[in-house]
Amino acid sequence: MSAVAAKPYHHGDLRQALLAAAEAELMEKGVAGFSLRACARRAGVSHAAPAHHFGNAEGLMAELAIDAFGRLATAMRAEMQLADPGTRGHMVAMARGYLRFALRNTGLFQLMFRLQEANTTDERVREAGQVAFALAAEAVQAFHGVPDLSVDPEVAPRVVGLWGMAHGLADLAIANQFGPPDEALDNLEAVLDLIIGQ
Amino acid sequence: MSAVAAKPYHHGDLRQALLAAAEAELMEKGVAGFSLRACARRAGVSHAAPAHHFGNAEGLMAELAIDAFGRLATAMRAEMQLADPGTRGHMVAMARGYLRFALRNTGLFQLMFRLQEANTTDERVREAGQVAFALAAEAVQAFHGVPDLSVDPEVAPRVVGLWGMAHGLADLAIANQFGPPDEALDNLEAVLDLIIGQ
DNA sequence: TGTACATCAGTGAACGCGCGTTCACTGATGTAC
DNA sequence: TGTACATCAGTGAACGCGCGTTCACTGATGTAC
Repeated sequence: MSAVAAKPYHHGDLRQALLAAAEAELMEKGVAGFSLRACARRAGVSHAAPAHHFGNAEGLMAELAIDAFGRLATAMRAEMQLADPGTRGHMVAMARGYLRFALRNTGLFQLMFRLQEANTTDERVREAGQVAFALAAEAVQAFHGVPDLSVDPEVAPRVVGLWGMAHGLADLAIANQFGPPDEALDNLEAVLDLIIGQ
Repeated sequence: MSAVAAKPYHHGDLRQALLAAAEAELMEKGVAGFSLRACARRAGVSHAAPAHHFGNAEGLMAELAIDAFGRLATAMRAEMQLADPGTRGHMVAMARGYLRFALRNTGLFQLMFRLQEANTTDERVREAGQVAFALAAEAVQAFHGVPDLSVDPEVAPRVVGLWGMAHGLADLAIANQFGPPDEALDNLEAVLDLIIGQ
């Protein structure tokens, strides 16, 4: 029994540590440079260890994406609560929350939609991905004073259009189309204000 | 001298053949599965051959992207010429051209913007990437009856917003957010009509 | 409270994969004289 | 028109890389009795 505990054989909460490591990797190296081995390395563990918690690489990415969609929703809600439902400002706030999350978590944001694109077999991932549409729908429905999408056939297209704009601005900013992404945010928020806020 | 010419040692136009092979690879396997060796294989040539024409993998991708941005512009122009400049329909046509190109060339479309994201050192790629903004600006300026972006500070943001929407709808469709991408196109064109066409 | 034992969560070596790039080479082309 | 020679555009072998996954293993934990 040494006075200072040596590095224990068991990690304690490797699952969480791996998710955190994966996110840090995405921040630093982007989604293109993502690898399971690098996540394990960062978490200070052998590269075979993750298999015990996530099965395979896709399993880790799936858990990360599911959690991230939840956090996207939280970020959007936080903005939306600053405005009155039913106003243009409420819709702007929704889009702003989306955009901010995307530009502050670019690697993670890209991972989320690349898993959607890959059409993962994990139904939980697909379900989690619907949250952005749902919140956009909430804001647009409130603005049109309508309880759901079935009342007015023009509402659903407007939800799609609004989501599309927020998403496109995010994706283009990440692709350096508006200057360095971190500097582009202010300008893009002004764009949202002008176009959605009228 | 045989009656039927044997496969010649020199290809004839390997450069073009490799670009075509690369595009076919993108169609079939998507941008994630893209590799220089696969392109050479498809063109029926050793995997070292491309180096003589493009230097390295990035060189091939750059040429492909530059050409593709040109074709995107052509596709957008073709739609725009069906409508009168200065009308909402003209702006809708611009966005429609963008969206169609993206959904009919998904792998290529993704490659184009991933090169922009990677901030390639090839200035020609960056320049080529400005063509979509330029055409969007053309349509929006005409609608506002303004000769350039400097006249009205609200015009540039509207260009950005319009491009963002077209781009976001494309990216989300590719990510399976509106059902199978090839089936989503009709619906998304209706969205453009409703939102931009008023 | 102790002990036996099942289960869990790590290790590290190994496998096979496809990749981009380099290199010495060779076959083909075209140009100077 | 013929010939010498430089240049060009291919080949195929080789290198080294990092990856995901599998496997037998071992250390640690916790539970049944």
